[in-house]
Amino acid sequence: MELAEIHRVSVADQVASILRQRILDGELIPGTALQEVPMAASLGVSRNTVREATRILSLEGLLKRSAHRGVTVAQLSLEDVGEIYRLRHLLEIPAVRAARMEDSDVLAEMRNALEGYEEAVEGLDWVRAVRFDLYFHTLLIRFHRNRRLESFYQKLLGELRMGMVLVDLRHDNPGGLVPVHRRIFELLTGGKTEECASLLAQLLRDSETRLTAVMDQRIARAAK
Amino acid sequence: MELAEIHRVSVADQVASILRQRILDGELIPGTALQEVPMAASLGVSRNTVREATRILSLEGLLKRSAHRGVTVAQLSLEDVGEIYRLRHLLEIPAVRAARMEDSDVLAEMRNALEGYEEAVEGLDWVRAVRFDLYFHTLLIRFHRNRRLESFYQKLLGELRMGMVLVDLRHDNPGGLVPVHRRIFELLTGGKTEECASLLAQLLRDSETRLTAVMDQRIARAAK
DNA sequence: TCGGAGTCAAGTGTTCAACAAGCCCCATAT
DNA sequence: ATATGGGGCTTGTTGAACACTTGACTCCGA
Repeated sequence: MELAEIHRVSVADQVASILRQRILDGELIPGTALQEVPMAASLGVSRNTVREATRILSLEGLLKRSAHRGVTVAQLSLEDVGEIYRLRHLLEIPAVRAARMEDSDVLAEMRNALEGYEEAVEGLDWVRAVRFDLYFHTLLIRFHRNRRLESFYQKLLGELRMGMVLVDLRHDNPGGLVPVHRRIFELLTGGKTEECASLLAQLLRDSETRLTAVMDQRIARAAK
Repeated sequence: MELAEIHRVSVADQVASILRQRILDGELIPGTALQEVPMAASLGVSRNTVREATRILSLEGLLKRSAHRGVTVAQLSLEDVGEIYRLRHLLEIPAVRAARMEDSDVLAEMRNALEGYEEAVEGLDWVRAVRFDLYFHTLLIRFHRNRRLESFYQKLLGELRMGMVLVDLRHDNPGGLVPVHRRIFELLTGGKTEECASLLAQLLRDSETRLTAVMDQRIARAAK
């Protein structure tokens, strides 16, 4: 028997992962200020290590650093959301067009994502649902077979997910999107790429509209 | 009189910039090992600061870190080059299609880049020529009006530029590409976007072929 | 001669403590 | 109420120390 894995990940990377997860799961709300000393103490690592971790996350766009003012959890503006959605169109639509028969591995993974999505929605686990939703889209990008693009895309969806945790999911839940995703998956396996592309485009438009509306509302409430 | 600028840039960022420039200008060739202590000493900063800088550059893809083995200047493989060129197609072609009349600011900047390119070629300053060449393409991306995309693209071209410094520019100089770039610019200002797109596609194909050939040759020579 | 085990120096990973520098808040004066 | 000027708190950076890996080197036996 062999050791499961060698934990050769640096502490700084581990700290970054922990913070990343807390941010993406909505545990740390955008705008929250993070102080180095308390964090280092609570995580049991040194200040320097925390600094390295925040450096990583700020380059990923999840944290925002201002000199001598500390780091805060990044906050998406409406412009940011628009920018990200334009990129999603630019990248996802050509992705489904690039889908081929040889991509059965990706399709299999998509089926898993879809099932996880459905289960999460049934279990009312919205955080998990969002995660599977976005994972599904990451898999679309995989049709490009391009690691750089995929990691860029994950960064984008990470930023977006951070914005989505603001949505009050009890009233505006994402469960309604399950059938659309299933349909997209079916069109993809059926080779109907054009039809799939247009359905996907519509999904993206709707999704942007919905998120923008929520954010608008929240901004208005905050300005009150 | 006012102070030129407020140096509100952290030391780590400055170190990162210095290293970035050295790498992109070919001063540090791919594969070179960088040791923390000597670097810190020669730059007059602490080891921690150097570490932050290398962390930044490794996230940009310019340096490669392996645990306990130090950092080296990243080396592009043929797969990497192929990956990057597929992204260039994916992003640059839609960019010229997205070009509008309102983008006169970008066009003006492109004219500057073109002139800088021509001057550099005339002056036989190949490093500068490559820089202006790639800057021209960055400006194409600007038609998307998307900051995230632009910074991603600059990262990509940075990696590519690192591969291009290997090319022996005395025998395989990029001066021949000036007319093509000029033509692309003219087609763009003339609003002939489709013609421009196909010319650009061809430029990208040729450019990839050329770089791949040089790298192949170099790999073969290294294996000898 | 070859190969493997043990040894060791060099370099990275991480921590800790200290100080410098900038920002924010608040008390004070006009 | 608006400036002004501390003063405390937090970040930025340094330097030194120690733990842990790695890779090379040596030594020994087959």
